[in-house]
Amino acid sequence: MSATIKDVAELAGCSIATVSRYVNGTAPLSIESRARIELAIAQTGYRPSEIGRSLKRQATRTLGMVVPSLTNPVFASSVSGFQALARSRGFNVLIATSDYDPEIEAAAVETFLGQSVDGLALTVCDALASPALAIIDASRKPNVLLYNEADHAGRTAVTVDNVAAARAMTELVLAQGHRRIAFLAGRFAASDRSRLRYRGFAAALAASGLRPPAPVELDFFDDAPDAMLARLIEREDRPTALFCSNDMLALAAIGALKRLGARVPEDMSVVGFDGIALGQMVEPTLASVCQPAREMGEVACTRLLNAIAGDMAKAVGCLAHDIRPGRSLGPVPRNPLAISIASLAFPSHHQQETAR
Amino acid sequence: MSATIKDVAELAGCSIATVSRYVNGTAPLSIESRARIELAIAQTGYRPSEIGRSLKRQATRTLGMVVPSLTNPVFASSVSGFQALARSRGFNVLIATSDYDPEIEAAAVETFLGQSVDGLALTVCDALASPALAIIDASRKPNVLLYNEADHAGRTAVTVDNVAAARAMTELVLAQGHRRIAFLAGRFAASDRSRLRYRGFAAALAASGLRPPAPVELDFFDDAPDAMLARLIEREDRPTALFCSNDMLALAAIGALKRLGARVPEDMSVVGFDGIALGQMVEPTLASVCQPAREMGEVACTRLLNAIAGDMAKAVGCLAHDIRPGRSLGPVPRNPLAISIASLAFPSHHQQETAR
DNA sequence: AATTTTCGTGTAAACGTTTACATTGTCACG
DNA sequence: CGTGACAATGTAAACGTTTACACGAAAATT
Repeated sequence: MSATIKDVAELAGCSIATVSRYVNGTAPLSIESRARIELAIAQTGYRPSEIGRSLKRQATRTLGMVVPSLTNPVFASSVSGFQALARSRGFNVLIATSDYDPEIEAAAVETFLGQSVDGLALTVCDALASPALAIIDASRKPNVLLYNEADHAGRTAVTVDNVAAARAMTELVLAQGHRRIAFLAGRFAASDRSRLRYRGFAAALAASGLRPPAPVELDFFDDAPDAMLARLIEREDRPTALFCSNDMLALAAIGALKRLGARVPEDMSVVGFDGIALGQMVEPTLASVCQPAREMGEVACTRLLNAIAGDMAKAVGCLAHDIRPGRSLGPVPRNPLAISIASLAFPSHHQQETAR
Repeated sequence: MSATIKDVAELAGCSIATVSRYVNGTAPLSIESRARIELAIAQTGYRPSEIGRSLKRQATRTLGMVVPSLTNPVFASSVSGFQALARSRGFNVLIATSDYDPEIEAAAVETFLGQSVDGLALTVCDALASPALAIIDASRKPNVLLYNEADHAGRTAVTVDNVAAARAMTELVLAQGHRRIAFLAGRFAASDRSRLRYRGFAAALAASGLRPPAPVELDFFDDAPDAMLARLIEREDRPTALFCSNDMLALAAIGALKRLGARVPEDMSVVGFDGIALGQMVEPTLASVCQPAREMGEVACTRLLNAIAGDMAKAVGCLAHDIRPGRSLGPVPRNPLAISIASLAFPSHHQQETAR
């Protein structure tokens, strides 16, 4: 179909070795050869086949990346950063989304290994029990974890200290006088980050002499949040603040609360984790633990490329997070929240009157 | 490094052809051979090299995708849909982001062609003047446009009718009594979608006997929106509604307006385009033209795979859009907007008192 | 019993590169 | 003028597959 090096050589009247040398600049060529080859390439529209090269070189200059989802900006940003850096170093990136399913993670890794990627970056559900990681380890491919914390020394990971960050954020909430704080998790079972953050949350509460409540699992993107939050706030001992294990969840929660007639932060404070850009655009602005998502992707890529280059120095240590204040976190309300009961009986997607 | 078919054949005591036949199930094998090969594969951890296969088959089962950015959910969603469908059909996806730069688009296409992708899906800046498309056309690779409208028959494109959709949305704004409506574009020069939407916008205004104002270009994600919007609303003949050429821009605009002390929609209505999920989570909910982003990615993938399979039927026609009402669009305000001048002099990221 | 079919397997050629090695010629140096 | 160095190029062997062709043996058909 497309022209090969052989076609070019034939047209230029030389051997394919000469063409190869021209293309790669690996040997001096005579002026005439050079000119004839240039012409032949132009005429044929020849483009070297990376697959032929890969076969010969035993390296593809391609990296694989597995993330839970692309629609969560925190992952999209890191992919974007990873990708940009890889490209600047001449590497391509294959991307797979796992939808928080360890089986799909493993399948994606299998595929990538079949594609002979030179290295892999992954955000897995659970770094402590991951079939995907087992496969990678068996294959000895260079790899780096992103957002997950390393399960053992010797594994490279790029992440913030989830426990410490969640603890610090929780302390900020406590400092506002809140004593009943709920922990909302997207898919607690399917995310070790959620669990680590819960640990930090629980530690902060315990340090203040409070008994940490069990995490509330909440699948967003269906209308479950409304029903779930309704149940949460109709109780007499309702929380006055919500710690959401990520920002998307926090935004969904805020939306649901508003539909239920609760004001944020006057009736209920909400904080998140991730620090996605949209958190700063909405009103109230979202208090959150900011992770440098794009930079994390870049760092992951850098470390992966180092590992591929044979640099055995496993860079270790967490990246710095940043507690970002926002209007969604306010002081604990003095008066009990009066809920618009109608909205609980008939959850609606339209805005309710604000409770007074 | 990793085991090859030759290693397996040696260990199993047969020829590589037999192993290949076992792996692909392309011929009946004796029980004994089968058993010995299975064992050998298990022992070596053999995994067929897709690159060897690709070379032989002259097909990679890999698709390339070029999008402006991954951090805009509308693209992330379509990539996600595209990707999922591709995977279900046994295809991998290489992704490149162009950051709205036609040169990068072209470079990405070059790279993908070098990688021998079987087909390409692209969202380009300007389908009417795209070096990337020129390269693809010269290469005769199957391809499909996503979000761009086709520049000529014979090119496959998956998009909504931007002009009609923008016009319908504008009519909705007009129906609320607005007469001074500004058109905000992200990077007008770098997006043919913006320009098409502007045409629809202008057509609706003209049909109502109004002279459409020139589009206002606005680079979001720096603090320019505040300054720009400040200039826009401090004028005596300030608009009462903003038509934003996409939702991210609309959200940024709403955030800026709030910081400037203007209420949405009481003082200023804002509508967007894309229908990203976040628009429904924020308060006020964002009125927008909803494009089925994920589905569009899936459709693009389907059509691309059809084209690769040699199905010449160029599916034609736009996908249906959906005008989604939202609280951000309200009736035209009766009273002139009183702006908090302090906020104009010292743009701040903190919430201002709401103007009365 | 002779012929044909089917089964199971091997041989070797391709696919598009890179590169070690070989070959030729030219030039410089002694 | 012989010797070596170097420049420019060609030859051919890999890299890991798939697959057309070939072949012997066994089974099925005449």
